[in-house]
Amino acid sequence: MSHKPASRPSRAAKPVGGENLLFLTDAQLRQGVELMFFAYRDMIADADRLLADRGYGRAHHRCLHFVWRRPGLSVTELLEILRVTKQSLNRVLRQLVADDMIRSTVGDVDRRRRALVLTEEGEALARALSSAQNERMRRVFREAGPEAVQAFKSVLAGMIDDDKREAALALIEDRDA
Amino acid sequence: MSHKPASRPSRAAKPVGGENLLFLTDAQLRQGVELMFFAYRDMIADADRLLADRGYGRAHHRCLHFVWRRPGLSVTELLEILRVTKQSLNRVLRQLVADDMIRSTVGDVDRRRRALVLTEEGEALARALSSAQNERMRRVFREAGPEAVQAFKSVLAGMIDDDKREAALALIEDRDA
DNA sequence: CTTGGACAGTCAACAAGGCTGACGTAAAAA
DNA sequence: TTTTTACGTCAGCCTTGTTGACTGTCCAAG
Repeated sequence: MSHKPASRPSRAAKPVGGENLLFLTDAQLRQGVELMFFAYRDMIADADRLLADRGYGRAHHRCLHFVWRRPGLSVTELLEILRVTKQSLNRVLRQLVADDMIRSTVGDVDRRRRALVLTEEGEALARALSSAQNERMRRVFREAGPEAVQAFKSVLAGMIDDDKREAALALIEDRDA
Repeated sequence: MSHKPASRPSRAAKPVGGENLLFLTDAQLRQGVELMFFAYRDMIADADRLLADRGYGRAHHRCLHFVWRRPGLSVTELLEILRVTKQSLNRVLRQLVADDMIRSTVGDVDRRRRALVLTEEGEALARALSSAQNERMRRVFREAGPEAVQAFKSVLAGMIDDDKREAALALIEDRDA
C-alpha cells in the first residue's frame, strides 16, 4: 500500500538516476521531523486544556483513549500499546478506577488478567477529548482533500516500527462503524 | 461538535455537493490522531536511544536541535519555540553549557541577551541525533514518493496553530543549503 | 498431587522534567 | 532618573517516566 511510484521522470530540476530525489535531501528530511514536532505539540494542546480542568495529564488521556477503543483489554495489552512501564500505567490506572472512569474486573478465562472498560463517565470524557482533537483534524483534512489525507496517513503508517505496524493499524481500524 | 457526517441531508451515503466526504468521518479523524501518536512515538525513540547513552533526555535534544538550526539565538527566542518555562529550559541549558555542548556569549548589540551557539562537540551530537531520525524519514519518504511527501508536510503544517504557523515554517526553512 | 517456573498485576522509591512564584542584576528604553 | 526588558536562580510542587521487589494465578514436569 501507500506507494505512489515516485514516477515522474522529472527532466527539469535535478534528475538523479532518472528521478528527482530532491525531496530526500537531509534538509527535507529534517523539515519532516520538525513539522512532526510542531504539529504534535499543537495537536495535543487541545486535549491538554480539557484534561487540566479535571486534574488529569496526558497519561490519563492515552489510557482512557485506548480503553475506549478496545473495551475489555488487559493491563499488559495496554502496556504494549503505550510502551511505558507497569508502574507508570498503574499509577494512572488506579486513579482512573478510583475516580470511576474505568472499571477493572477479573478476567473470565484467566483470573490473573484484568478486563478494563470505561464507565459512562469515562466514556463521556474520552469522547470529549476525541472531539477536541477532531475539530482541528477536520479543518485540516477538509482543506487538504482526500488524496492528501490518504498520503498523510500512509506516511505516518510508514514511520511506525516495522514490527509494530500491523498491530497499530489493526488497533486504529474502525470497529463500531 | 463531533457529529457524524457533518451535514449531508442523507439520501445515499456518498456524494455531497459532488464530493465524497467519507474521509471526514469521526472515525477517519480519530485514525489521523492515533497515527500521529504511533508515528511520533516511534520516530522519537531513535534519538532517545542515542541520548540515553550520554545521560540526556528529550529536553536536551530539543534544545540542542534548535540552537543548531538557529545559531546565535537568544534564550527568549528558544523559550518561544519550545513553549516551556524559563526554569525548565534553564536547568537543561545550564547542563549543556557545563558539558561544553553549548556556548553562551553576551550579545553584541544588546548585552542583556545571550547568543547561544553549539560547540564542536555539541554540533556533532546534534548531527548524530538528526541523522538517527533522518534514516527513518528517508526510508518512509522514498517509499511514499514526492507527492505524498508534499501532502504529508502540508497536512502537518495545517495542524500548527494559526498564529504560530508562520514562525514555525520560517524556522524550518533551509538556511545553509 | 505437588512444586517450580512463568506470567499478570500491584506497590514503593526515585529521577527527569514540566510548572509557578519570587527575587536579583544588568542593560536598554523612556 | 525611572521603568522595562532579558536573563539567571532559588524554592517547591506535580506528572510521569524508571527499576526492583512482591503477591496471586496458571500450567506443566516430576
